Amino acid sequence: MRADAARNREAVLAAADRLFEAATDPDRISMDDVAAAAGVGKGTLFRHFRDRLGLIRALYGARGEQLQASLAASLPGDSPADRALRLLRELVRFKRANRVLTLALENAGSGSPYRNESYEEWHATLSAIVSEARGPESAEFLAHALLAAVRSDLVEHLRDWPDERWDAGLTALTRSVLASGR
Amino acid sequence: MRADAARNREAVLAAADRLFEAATDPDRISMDDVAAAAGVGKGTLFRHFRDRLGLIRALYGARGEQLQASLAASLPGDSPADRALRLLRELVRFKRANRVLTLALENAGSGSPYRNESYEEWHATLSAIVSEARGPESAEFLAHALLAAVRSDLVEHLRDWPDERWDAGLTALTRSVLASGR
DNA sequence: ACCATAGCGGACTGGCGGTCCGTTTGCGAG
DNA sequence: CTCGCAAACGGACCGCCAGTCCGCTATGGT
Repeated sequence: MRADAARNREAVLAAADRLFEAATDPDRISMDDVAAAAGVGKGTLFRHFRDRLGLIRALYGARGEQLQASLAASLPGDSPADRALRLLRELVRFKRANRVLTLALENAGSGSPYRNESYEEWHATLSAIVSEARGPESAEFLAHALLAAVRSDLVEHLRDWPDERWDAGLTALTRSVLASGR
Repeated sequence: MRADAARNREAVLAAADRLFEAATDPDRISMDDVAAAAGVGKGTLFRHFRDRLGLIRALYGARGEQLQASLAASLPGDSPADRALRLLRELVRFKRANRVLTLALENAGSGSPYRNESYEEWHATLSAIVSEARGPESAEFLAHALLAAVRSDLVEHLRDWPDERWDAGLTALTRSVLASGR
């Protein structure tokens, strides 16, 4: 990788990160804006990231490492309900801390969050936990339902709920769903 | 209202309805397409419906009457859990029967389903039911969570699940969430 | 029959994501 | 140090779309 290429790539990531941090609506940030802010031509932008979604994913990738770490840390020990709760809590925390970016990611590329690689992972993990708690019956659907409860636009919609209210809600939800039923 | 205006309005609704019925991706249908299919100028389109979202809402309004009826019918009687289940089931049925339209509605106008009038209604209804079943604690959040589980793009994502699988999932979910807990 | 005016249509605008291609630049080979 | 060439660059350009504008048309009350 040529030196200038690497430098430009970083410049773009940094600029985009700044822009997404400052914005309130992800699709107010155009690719031209990013290119300009990075002091780089549009062609360069697309050469490095292929398209808008690619850029967003790259941004997310950087930030997401912390998330992955937190999530990994929340895996071991305790009851299924506790693990599920920690997972969801961590997701909400992350999405509240990275509002615009996660909104952008979940709405990008004509809309579906379900086309995201990481969704598959989380769903698999959660399915396993649900299945462990109450058997395989409907476990996959319940995992989808739990994840749907922390979708970024719902988080956005309830943006002025205090942490405790979120916590109470998530706790009630996971406890209910993971109770062995009957 | 002048006769030609009324006629054009109907023509547009009919054409748009046909197009959305046939499409697989809502935003492949442009306003120009609709105007052309209706044999009407673009100006007319915007005069009647103000903007894309307005058109989609109008379409939805027509179809939605059946939905409202089904939902109203599902209100009385039985346990909270049964009522909630019937509500969600009806929503899923409707969304599966009107895939593209509901997708369009929930993603229109930069994304949030939560800006829809009908969402407020359903959420209020469901909140009441949840509250009745297990008290007011977190009832609002749980209602959001239940509705999130039937969001149109999740329905779309699981489009090839058979009815029984959906049914099992919804049943498990509502039973769990509405169990009085403790 | 007349005509004020509600309604019409489609050319036009602005802004977007994405492409193309002539120019510049980094850098390994000689 | 120099040369050559591929890699990388940048910004003009394209096609598309939602939404606007305004000169024209047709309706329906008088």
